[in-house]
Amino acid sequence: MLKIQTENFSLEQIWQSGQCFRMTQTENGGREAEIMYEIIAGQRYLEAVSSDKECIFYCSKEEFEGFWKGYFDLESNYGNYISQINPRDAYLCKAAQTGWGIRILRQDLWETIVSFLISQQNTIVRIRRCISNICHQYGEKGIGGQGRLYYGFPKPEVLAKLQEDELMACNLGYRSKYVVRAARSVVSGELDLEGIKKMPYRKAKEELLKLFGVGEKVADCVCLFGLHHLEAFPVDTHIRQALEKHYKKGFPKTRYKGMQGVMQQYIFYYELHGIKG
DNA sequence: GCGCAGGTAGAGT
DNA sequence: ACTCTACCTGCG
Repeated sequence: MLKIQTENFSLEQIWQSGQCFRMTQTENGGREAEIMYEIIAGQRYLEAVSSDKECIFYCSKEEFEGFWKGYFDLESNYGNYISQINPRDAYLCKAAQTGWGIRILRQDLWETIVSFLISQQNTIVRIRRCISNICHQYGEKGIGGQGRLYYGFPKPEVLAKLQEDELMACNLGYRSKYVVRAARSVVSGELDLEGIKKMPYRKAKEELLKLFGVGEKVADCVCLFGLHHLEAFPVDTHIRQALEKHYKKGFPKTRYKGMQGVMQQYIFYYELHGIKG
């Protein structure tokens, strides 16, 4: 096990920020102040317990250094991002202050594509359930820390074999065909995941937009959460409303060049979970 | 019962 | 280039 400083890292906020749908949150029996998390990334599994003071990762130092540290983007100093916020922008200051522990995770590209294909016209609760369903149905089994059984994320090869409407059984609704077709694109080589990882933001987004079911918003989410292009600024209904209310002249993307995605997450989180007056 | 939820494709001006 | 609508499904 391993202790993480929680002055600028919050699993709770990351969980609520809705960028990862494979974290589960549970109460910790008798201890009220502690919350347990299970995090599955690709085929990896992690248990963590967080309280006000600290966060404990139940993994070896090697696993932490080799994977989770990068996954949670713990090498980056988010204080640097926050310190660049225009002090006269009271709204963004408040949003960043509220989301002090958010990080842009470095999630698996394929997993992110599927997750955000499913996210459209959907609720976060239902997205979680959809992803859980397809993982239980088509993912590989693994054994976690204390012998806990878990399911990895289904590989493109597995999903590509399905009928286009077959994932409706996992409650994906009309998004079923989007996911199956995306899987086929990967298997056929039409969509080169490894190639996309090496591309700059613009080019990567352009490639992703070729997928059936991927539009501006989903492409930007994939760029931000699956490729760590921090200049991606996904605009959804919540962000649109916030922009209309607080940035009538448009969001100052130039000022936050190369880190607009981080600001987007602060705004998104604040709109959904912040206490607004 | 109706409208909406981290949108997008396709058809119509 | 824009605007309009259908779309699975579950929850208020």
